[in-house]
Amino acid sequence: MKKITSRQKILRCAEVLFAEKGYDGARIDRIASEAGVNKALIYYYFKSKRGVLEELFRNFLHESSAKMMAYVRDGGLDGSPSEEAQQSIDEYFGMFEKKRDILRIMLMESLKEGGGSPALFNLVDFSGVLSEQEIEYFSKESGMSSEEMNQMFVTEFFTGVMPLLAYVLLRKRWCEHFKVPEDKMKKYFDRAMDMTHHAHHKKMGK
Amino acid sequence: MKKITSRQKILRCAEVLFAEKGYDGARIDRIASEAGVNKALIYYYFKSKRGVLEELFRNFLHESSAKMMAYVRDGGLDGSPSEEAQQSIDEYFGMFEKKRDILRIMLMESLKEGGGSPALFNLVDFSGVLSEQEIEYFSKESGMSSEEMNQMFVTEFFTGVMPLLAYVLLRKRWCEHFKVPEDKMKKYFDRAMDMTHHAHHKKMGK
Amino acid sequence: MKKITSRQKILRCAEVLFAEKGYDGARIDRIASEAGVNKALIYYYFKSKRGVLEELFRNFLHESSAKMMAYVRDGGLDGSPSEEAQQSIDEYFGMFEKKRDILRIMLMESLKEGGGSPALFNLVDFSGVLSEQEIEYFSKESGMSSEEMNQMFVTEFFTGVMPLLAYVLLRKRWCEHFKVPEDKMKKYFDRAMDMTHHAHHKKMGK
Amino acid sequence: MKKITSRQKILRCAEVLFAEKGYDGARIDRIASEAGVNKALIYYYFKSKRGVLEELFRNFLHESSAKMMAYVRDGGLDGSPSEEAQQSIDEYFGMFEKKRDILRIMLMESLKEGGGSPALFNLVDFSGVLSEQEIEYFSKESGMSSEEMNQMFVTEFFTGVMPLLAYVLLRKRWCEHFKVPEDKMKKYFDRAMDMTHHAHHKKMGK
DNA sequence: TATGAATGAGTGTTCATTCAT
DNA sequence: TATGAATGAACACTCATTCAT
Repeated sequence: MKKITSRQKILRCAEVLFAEKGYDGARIDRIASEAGVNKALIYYYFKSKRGVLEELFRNFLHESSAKMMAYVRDGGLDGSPSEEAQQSIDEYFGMFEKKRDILRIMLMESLKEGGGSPALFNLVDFSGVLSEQEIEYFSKESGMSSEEMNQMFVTEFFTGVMPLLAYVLLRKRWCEHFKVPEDKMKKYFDRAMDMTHHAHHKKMGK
Repeated sequence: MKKITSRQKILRCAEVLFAEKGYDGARIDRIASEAGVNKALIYYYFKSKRGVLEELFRNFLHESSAKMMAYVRDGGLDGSPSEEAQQSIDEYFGMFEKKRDILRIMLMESLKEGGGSPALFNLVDFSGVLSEQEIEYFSKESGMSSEEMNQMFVTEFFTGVMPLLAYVLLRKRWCEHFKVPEDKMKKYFDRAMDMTHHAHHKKMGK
Repeated sequence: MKKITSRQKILRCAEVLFAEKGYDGARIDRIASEAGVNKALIYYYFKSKRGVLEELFRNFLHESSAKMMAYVRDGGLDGSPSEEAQQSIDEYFGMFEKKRDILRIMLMESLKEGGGSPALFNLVDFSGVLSEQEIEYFSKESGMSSEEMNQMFVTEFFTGVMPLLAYVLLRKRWCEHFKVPEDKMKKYFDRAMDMTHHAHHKKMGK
Repeated sequence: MKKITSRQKILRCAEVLFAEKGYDGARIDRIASEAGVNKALIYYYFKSKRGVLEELFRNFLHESSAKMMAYVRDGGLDGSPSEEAQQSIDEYFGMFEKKRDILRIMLMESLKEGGGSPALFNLVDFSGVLSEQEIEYFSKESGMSSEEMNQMFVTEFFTGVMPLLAYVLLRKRWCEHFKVPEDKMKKYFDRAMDMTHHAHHKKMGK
């Protein structure tokens, strides 16, 4: 029933093409024709190719930070997570599947040595999301020192988020390369995480 | 004393620029001027832009697979690793630092949805490195089923290699973003790995 | 009290922008946003970009030819000019200051080698303004042959109008370049005209 | 015998087209095809469209300032000019005919309100051409105060150079508009200058 | 009278690649 | 082994103009 606007079509096609070829490898002409709109319309809505990318990032971070905020507010970080918190975190990680394309683009762009601080970091950093008071409140509540918080960020990002991201982004090609069916692959990966990252969490929980 | 040939200069500069801007974002002109050689010379040595990339990958995989082979042959995978095996694996992971630029490029290229099987997978896959006989010999020796080997590959790649890769490639920007000194960051990361991936290995070793 | 219509705002902004960047250098988008109206409205009032220019020229020539006509009719060209004629000519040249922007545009367009007869010539040409009878009457009255009239046109245009035009259009930048205050510059220019063009007129007047 | 290089062909065609349509109105595509070279070659030699224009200006000012310098050094400005000085000034003004196209472009660009100090002023300004010592020497020799020199510049530029420039640039269209043959037109213009600017010079010479 | 959305045809510019020497 | 000149095809982006409302 809802009419899909040209603007939305452009964003959707850009997302797909940036994910497929990388930002530099994707062509505006292609995005336009794929979206079935005139090339100039892209420049009417977004000011430049980069502008499209930034809008894509902006939209994603809006959504993802809302989800992360919900998790934190549901008490996801203090001691044993409540049921709501569990649901929040599930939604959060569910996003990794649903928003695979943008995550792919974000990771690719983050890997370039040139640019500014990668948008990717926002996946674990709630300092840009919560207010200072909230952070202070949270760190008091959980009784974590600054050191401990830094350690937590690093552990979550590098041994939790990154493996999951890699799995989501490379799974398909892994299965083709090693001739493993996708369901088996999922089992392997889940076990791998259980034995490493999740094992650590359980230990801490006790 | 060793004369650095134009060919080597081109490869070195290409490596740096591909890492900085990504393959598509890097320009042949720039590589040439950075290397102090004529643009056409690049086409004399390598047949195309992609040719340069492939040479870079080829060289890296040559070296890395040699290191991995050494590890396997030193018995790195059977039971408790010997001292030689330990040294081999250290050298192997040392490469992650030294060859950061190429790994960066490989990861970026691997993330594109379009292309063929990512060169990146070769980091854990010795099926391209060892002969069939050798693999069979090894799998018999270690008593691993095909399932177990697949599980091992997945675990090593996603919870061992990927975090390390991410750490090596994003560390600098992480430190800037979160205002953490590099040495502290190293401590956090080592602990994170100890608590997750390495903890798992120790458990298995017993 | 007088309401400035959108139409007038468009014309005024077009005038300023054409003067600033030249006709080709100015952009319809810019004119619209500067005038605070929708781009399409420009096409509603004037049929095209050129249409705006032509309206601007039309308006100017209307006014300027009226002034020139008044001068001629007040007897400005026969022998010693009356007081009314003097006032007419003062008003005429006063226009050079007030309508600087359009004159600038007209001169720029006139300089292109491609186009038709420059609107600029109308500044001295009353053949487009007076009827044939009037011209004949005037030329009889003043006793000038066709040759003499041509000579007069040339003299007036190239040594009277053009220097004044140049002064009006380049004065500001001349003062900046040569670091001369504007009032001094005016003195220099007035003297220059007195010593050359006006000296000639006085001699003829006697 | 001399081979006309692609570079020269580009410059020549750019000159013609800029003069015909104005800088903004001229198209790089057209320049390339007119010059019989590939469009990209223009960017190989000059970095941009503007770069072509600037090269054109640079070359002209080089030549014109050399001529003006010769005139001044031959004593063209002190008292009654020598024969060499006369020849120098003839060459200088001869340039107005030969280099009409560039002068046309320079004037058009100078008329835009936006840009920096018009290159056009260099036609009378030798402060960019002679060294400070030379200027001081000259001003002492000729016994002119700074005021007098400023007056001279203004007089020369606005009542000498500008009319000549206008004549050279508008003559053709004037003749068409007023239906005057070119040779008659020349006579009219020469007389106009004799009666105004040159009359002033003769008076001063005495 | 006014506008937001849309477009065709270009516009300057870039790029990987080739060629003659 | 090395280079300056040259190119075709594309590239991101722009612009005057139109259309539906």
